[in-house]
Amino acid sequence: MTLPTTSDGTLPAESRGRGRRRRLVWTPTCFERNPHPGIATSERLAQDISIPEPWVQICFQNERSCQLRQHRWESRPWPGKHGPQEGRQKRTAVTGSQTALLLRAFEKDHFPGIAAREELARETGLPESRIQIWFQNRRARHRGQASSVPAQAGGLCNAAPGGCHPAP
DNA sequence: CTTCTAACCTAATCAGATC
DNA sequence: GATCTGATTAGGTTAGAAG
Repeated sequence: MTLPTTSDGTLPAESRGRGRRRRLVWTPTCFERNPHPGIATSERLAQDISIPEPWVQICFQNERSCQLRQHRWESRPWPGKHGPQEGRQKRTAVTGSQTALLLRAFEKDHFPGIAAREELARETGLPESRIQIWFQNRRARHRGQASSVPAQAGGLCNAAPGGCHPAP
């Protein structure tokens, strides 16, 4: 497995457009023997290839998705989660002041882009990946409650087959 | 323009902390 | 034990880079 790079060779810094992280190019793959790496493995991998740990998680997420789909097409059983599970990420204790900050940001924008998340990470002292999880959980639990959810965020409800790999 | 896939999303679920 | 909430997963969409 090798280092991810952007097309121009620079590390992804700022998002563009709606605020996504700059795309990396993974070569060739980060999917190793264990499709469900624990936090320890993720961190070690991240360190080995000098990238943030959340990117490793995203890479594995996508890879699992693709592999699973392929297994379905080929009518092969997907091994799934077998064997001893590695430890999870330790539960982050979010303090009252951090929650207040996040809540204020959530009221302003339910879908903060990478720039906003990084700013929040700086302000709260929490990792950007935890901020993202916080917003995900917040949206999930306050959907319906909040009357004015911005109509946005990747048209989710229009489920359609598709995705990474085409049928074999 | 088309294809590929990293980045992102939801929904469901698991699990630690607190009461 | 119930509740709250952070973490993880499966499975989907979006958008940027490469061909």
